[in-house]
Amino acid sequence: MTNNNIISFEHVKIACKSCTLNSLCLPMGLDQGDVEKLDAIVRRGRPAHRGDHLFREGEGFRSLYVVKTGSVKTYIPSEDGGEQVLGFHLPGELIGLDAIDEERHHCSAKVLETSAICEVPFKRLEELSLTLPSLQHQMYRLLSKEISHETDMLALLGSRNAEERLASFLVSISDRLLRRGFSATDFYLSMSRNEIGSYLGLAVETVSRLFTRFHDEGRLKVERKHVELIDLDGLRTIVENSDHFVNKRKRAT
Amino acid sequence: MTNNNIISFEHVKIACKSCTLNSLCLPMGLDQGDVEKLDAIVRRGRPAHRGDHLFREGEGFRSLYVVKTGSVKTYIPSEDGGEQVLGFHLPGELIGLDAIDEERHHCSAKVLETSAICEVPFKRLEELSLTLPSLQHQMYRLLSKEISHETDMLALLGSRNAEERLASFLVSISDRLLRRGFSATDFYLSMSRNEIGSYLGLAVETVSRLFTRFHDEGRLKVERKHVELIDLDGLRTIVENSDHFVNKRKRAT
DNA sequence: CAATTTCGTTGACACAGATCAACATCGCAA
DNA sequence: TTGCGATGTTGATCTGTGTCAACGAAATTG
Repeated sequence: MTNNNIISFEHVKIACKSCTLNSLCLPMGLDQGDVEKLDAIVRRGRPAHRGDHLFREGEGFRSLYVVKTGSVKTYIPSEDGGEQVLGFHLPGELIGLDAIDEERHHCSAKVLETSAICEVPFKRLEELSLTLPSLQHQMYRLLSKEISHETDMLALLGSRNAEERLASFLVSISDRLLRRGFSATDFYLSMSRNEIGSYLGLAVETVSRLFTRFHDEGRLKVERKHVELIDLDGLRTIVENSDHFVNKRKRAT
Repeated sequence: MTNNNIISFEHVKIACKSCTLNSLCLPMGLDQGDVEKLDAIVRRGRPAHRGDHLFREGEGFRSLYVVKTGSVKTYIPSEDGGEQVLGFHLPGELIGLDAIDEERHHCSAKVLETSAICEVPFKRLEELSLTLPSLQHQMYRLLSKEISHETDMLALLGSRNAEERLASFLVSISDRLLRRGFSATDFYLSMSRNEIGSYLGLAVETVSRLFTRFHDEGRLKVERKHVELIDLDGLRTIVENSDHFVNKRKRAT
């Protein structure tokens, strides 16, 4: 307890076993002793800052990363500086799973705000998961969950209009923040309108107009990054009632 | 060798170790003895027919499925008979990976043409993968590959126009058929225009018009399900040269 | 085999959302 | 403090693709 910086820095380096995220993250389902074995291979670095990269497209794959605090985006850059945003990652979420197959990163990961990140060397995680059945199981679950989540996004991009996309985005952020112990209705978005638009397959202007529309309809209050959801149920209704998939049939086949 | 039906039926029941797909499928990287252990848990059923379901949305998860011959689509049904197609699955591809996490299927899987399907009970596969490091590794790789593939689809749906989407679809089918030893330029599509449209986030009419346009431009010959790619390189160019991601920046940040 | 349904194609038209443009505001640097 | 690029908002306009409609051909049914 020499000074505040050191105290807060130590706080960031908290071990898995006392991390509040351990029910969302890799340690889920592991008993005390096993968590310690996992702890032994996890690297906890200095806080990362806005704009830092965890990895870039094309780099060799060595580690998975877990957001402990803050947020990260993954995206595919194009030569001319454009980019396609693939996802936003909140505390407890694993990043880099798509690189296991070819041992090469297919996208870049950039920190959106000051964040604490855990690095998990994959080779060692893989070895450990051979000896810890519940860790292997959790790995399968986390990989599967990622597939599920992307599947949901495919359905979103394949068959929903702009309003439904933004509503779905807000509800998703809200749900994920709530699970992590934050407010479900009052939060700061760490990503720009541009990034939201890219993620949702919409132009920036459309995103901006929709925020304004939702505001005018009394569904939320928004002032730049700060969002306060007033009618979360209404937003959920927009998401759920949108059953107008493109290809309807007279009868099920 | 009593009659032809029995011969061909036995042919379908070929073991993993002599299956031509084993370099794409679960056995990849396993040595002879390990493949036999895997063989012991794989179930090979009667041929499945067009319209058969491997599983339906909401059902409990027990097994993964692998296409041995033929093709399968996965999709999310909606009450009114509409559907969002999530993917088309060719020989060697695993189906059902999204269900591991919650032990429940989030989508339905329907056979598109007479197909041979291997069923792999997941519990037993998981147990086996604890004792066979290369099988565990292959599982991680296959799950990761699925994530990569869906990531590519997200980028496609998020930032490409109709022409690029159909070109990308045709190139993808072509590549995958080639890897499996089929012609890369001459094939039958087992899915309808409707299903292609749903998969690509386009209306049926748009898909139809694009086939006609590609035909008129001399890129391919098409007659209903039968497609002959004449200018595969041209189609690849359409896919690769489309760097007009929605959100461009003056400089990278 | 005719009857019926499904599927694919084509044309006319409409509209959601992209694009272009102008401007306000923010945040950072000097 | 001023300047300036990045970001966000709003309005006007354009356009790619969806929607609606009609029709022929193929597949399915009885």
